[in-house]
Amino acid sequence: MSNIACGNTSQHVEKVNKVREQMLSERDFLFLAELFKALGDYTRVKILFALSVNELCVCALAEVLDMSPSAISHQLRLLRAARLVRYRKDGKNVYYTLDDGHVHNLIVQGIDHVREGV
Amino acid sequence: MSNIACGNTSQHVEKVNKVREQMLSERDFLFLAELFKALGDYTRVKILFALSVNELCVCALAEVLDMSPSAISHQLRLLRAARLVRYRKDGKNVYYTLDDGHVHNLIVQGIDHVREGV
DNA sequence: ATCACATATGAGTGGTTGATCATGTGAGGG
DNA sequence: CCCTCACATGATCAACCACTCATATGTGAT
Repeated sequence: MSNIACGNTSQHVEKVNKVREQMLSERDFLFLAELFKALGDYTRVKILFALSVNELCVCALAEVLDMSPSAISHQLRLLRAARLVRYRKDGKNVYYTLDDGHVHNLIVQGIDHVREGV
Repeated sequence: MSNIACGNTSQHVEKVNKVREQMLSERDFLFLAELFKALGDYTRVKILFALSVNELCVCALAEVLDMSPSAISHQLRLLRAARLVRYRKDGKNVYYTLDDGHVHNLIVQGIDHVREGV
């Protein structure tokens, strides 16, 4: 298991084992990373914030962000895959909303952190 | 400006303007994206979770994650830049902790979201 | 001083990603 | 029907990223 550790004092080993026990599964960490990765992009975070204000169709999002509908659509695809948004079709339009309250909370919490920075 | 919108109904324009008014500054969105980007990596989210359990030195993190100290150090550099961790030097070792409660809250909230996913 | 160890960092590299462009699909209107 | 509009998607490409390897710094023990 490659236990070449710094010092290898008993205190060190104890701490490492304590932390190891509490670690989540690989699967959980992967999902967690995917979630934050989906949030971790200038365009996508703007999309999500916009959707937290109001349900919007693709072209409205394109207008708000001043980007091409294609670029927006590509990002929405990722956000759908990460289950961060839902959509509803109405005629030619597709309206997107946030998937649930958690997403909004994450964004709000993120804003708090950013605002607090120094 | 490029106002070639879908339909251009008054309702559409109204919604777009309403959302536009509420949008944050470019700077805020950039910081927000940077924050989530820092969280959005398998290795880094594991590091942060481990630190939420206990203060740890670099080599202890390397052990817990079963990765090279160099790789860990590189990621810690990013986490420091994103103000997600603090460090304290003690002799040859450098001990890292989470920067504040917000980070832990974000992770917990993320876990909630992941666990709830259908 | 010298050496080992803990950590940091620069260069290099394969893999990932976010935009553009071109094209496809499908609903409505004339 | 055909055409337009809203949206989705595949291909492409430059930019970015996370690791490895080699090297640097700085501390403590001998």
